[in-house]
Amino acid sequence: MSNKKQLLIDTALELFYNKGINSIGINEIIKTSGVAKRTLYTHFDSKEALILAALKQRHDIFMAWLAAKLVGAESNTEVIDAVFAALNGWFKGTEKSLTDFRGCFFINTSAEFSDNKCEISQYCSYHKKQVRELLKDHLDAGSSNLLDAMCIMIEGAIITAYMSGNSDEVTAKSADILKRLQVKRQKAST
Amino acid sequence: MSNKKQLLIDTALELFYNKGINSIGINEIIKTSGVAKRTLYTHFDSKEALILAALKQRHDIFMAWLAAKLVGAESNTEVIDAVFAALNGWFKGTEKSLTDFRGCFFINTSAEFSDNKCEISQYCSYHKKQVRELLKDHLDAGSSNLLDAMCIMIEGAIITAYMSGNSDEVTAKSADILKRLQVKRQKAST
DNA sequence: TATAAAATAGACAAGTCTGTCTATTCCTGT
DNA sequence: ACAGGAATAGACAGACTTGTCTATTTTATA
Repeated sequence: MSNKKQLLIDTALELFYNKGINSIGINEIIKTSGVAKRTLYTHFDSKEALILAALKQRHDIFMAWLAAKLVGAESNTEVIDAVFAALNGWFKGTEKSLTDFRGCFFINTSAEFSDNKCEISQYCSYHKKQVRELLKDHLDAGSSNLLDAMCIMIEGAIITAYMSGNSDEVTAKSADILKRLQVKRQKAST
Repeated sequence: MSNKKQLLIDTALELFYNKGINSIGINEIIKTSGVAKRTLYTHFDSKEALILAALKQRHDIFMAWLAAKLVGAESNTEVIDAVFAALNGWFKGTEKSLTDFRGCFFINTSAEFSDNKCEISQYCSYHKKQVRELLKDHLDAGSSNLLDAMCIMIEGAIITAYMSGNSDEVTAKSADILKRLQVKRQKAST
């Protein structure tokens, strides 16, 4: 991939994530990146193509980040702790690879594109499915209820942290709730 | 309040909620409502003022709807059931006063306005706080952990239902999780 | 060193946006 | 009946949008 193409994707992701896709025009992206408009349209057919490339880039970064956080988490409880400790770092802006927290790029983008059949919205849903798959691979077999609960809690934690701003409390409580379920479900299944 | 002013608010809310605020221009609102542009600017100083009026209208409708759903719910368990049965109706589009489900207007709007100090973002946070207060009033005294958990689960359920589309499953699981906590906490506090 | 690909600046088209303005008509209360 | 406020249609300003185009320069490779 060309240097310029990657620079455009990086710039677009940063601006789109921080300011919202509809608030950022092509002209701002080329001005910030210092790349000529003609070059942008050589590499991308349209703004939509650039948006999709930025979403993919964020997806790759996010998945790599989350996968790294899950290394070594071998029990359900360890996964819960690892996930919400990681989220807390994200919310507080201390996770360098994710940059400053401005909510979930995929949730935000879904909110901006109302047609949920369009490729952009579909990609946002795809991202959420992939996160779920990654978590599933780290939980004990047969933990589907915990997986469902964890996915719901993660979305709730992201929104609550973004709109209320109390990261520590939200992540601690979310992890606590899931661990309580975990204990109960182990008892019940015995 | 003038007929026209209310008509403008109703039209703006419908269009903003369904298509996103940045995707809807003033011209579309006046065309849909059949109101002259001059009239709009007589009643509202700017598009932002109209957005705030639409947010307030949605807030009032939503709070009245939720409050009605909570009438008669006197135990924590009844509140949990009432809330998630109500959410399920919302997600499925059977709650007439809320119109077809397109996610939470306040979450979506927060996603579109990146400056979280601006009046619009502040109002979205305010809405979430008010929902929390309403729920608090219906839960038993001293249920603050349940209240926190419920608020997180509600946000998670909204996002999950919107992005994945499986309303029944999400609401059933969310309610189930909270009820399990409830049982546990009652035991612990005895 | 020659050649082809890549990138450049920026004018331009055609459309959108918010908000202002004029000039006219409608409606309501006294 | 009449005055004053409310609403009307729509032109207009000025700024912005995405995307195209030309003409030139840089860069990399053979």
